[in-house]
Amino acid sequence: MEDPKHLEIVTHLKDHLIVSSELENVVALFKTLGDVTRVRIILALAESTLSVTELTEVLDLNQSTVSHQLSLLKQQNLVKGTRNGKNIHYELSDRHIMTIVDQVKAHVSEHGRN
Amino acid sequence: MEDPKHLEIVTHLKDHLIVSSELENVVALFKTLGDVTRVRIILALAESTLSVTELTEVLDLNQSTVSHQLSLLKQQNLVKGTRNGKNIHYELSDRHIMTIVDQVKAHVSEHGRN
DNA sequence: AATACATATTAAGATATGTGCATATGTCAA
DNA sequence: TTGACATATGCACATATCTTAATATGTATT
Repeated sequence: MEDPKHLEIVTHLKDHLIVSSELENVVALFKTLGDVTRVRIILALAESTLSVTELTEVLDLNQSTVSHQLSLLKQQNLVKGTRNGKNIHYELSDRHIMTIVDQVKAHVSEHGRN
Repeated sequence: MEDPKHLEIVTHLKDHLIVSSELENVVALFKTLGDVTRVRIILALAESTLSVTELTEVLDLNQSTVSHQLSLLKQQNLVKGTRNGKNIHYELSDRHIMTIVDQVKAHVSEHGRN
């Protein structure tokens, strides 16, 4: 409290930091990206559109696991699938996501944890 | 498989998608940001440097909770604390984080979930 | 040294999450 | 319509995570 402005800032901070629904959405998106399987799926789809079976093979995962995680990724509008006969082609719904991932990559490498 | 290039891409994709330690670090960072309490702490610290007690009051949280989450945030180099007598002043260790948060905010609002 | 205040840590309980099995649903081809 | 393939879903289990209370540690003041 050496800075006289500090107390004032802190006093009013509580009112400004309302728990917005936006906060919930932001956190939900981060949470979705906070899983190795899901990020691997995203990175794979960043390379090429893939069906569930292809994802299963390429990432060496259970089909059920892939479907479950794709479902969560869809809920967050991170991927979208379009049916093509028996298969469903999944792709990133938005290139924006790769920007975010790259941003985080940059942060990680800046701190030399890899 | 209507595209002849597709099979080739998929075939070789498996080799390119190595589970790097970088992936683990990226995911760990996302996971850290995937919690309401931690993001609220980050948003508060984006406004002002704060002690643990101040964070506790401003965010209306248990002191123990704040300490626990600060500990996780420190592990990810998201915040740093410097002791000042009895208090420890916490601040964002890197403005970069706000860029990431803002980026995700943008993505979220683009998809009209708030 | 004793006390008070600030922060960290340990342990425990409640809840959430990821995975895989089994099965259901959807789609095409014969 | 039956069979084969592709994807989704319900369930159960194992594990991880978040929070809290209790306590320990660190720091300043007297």
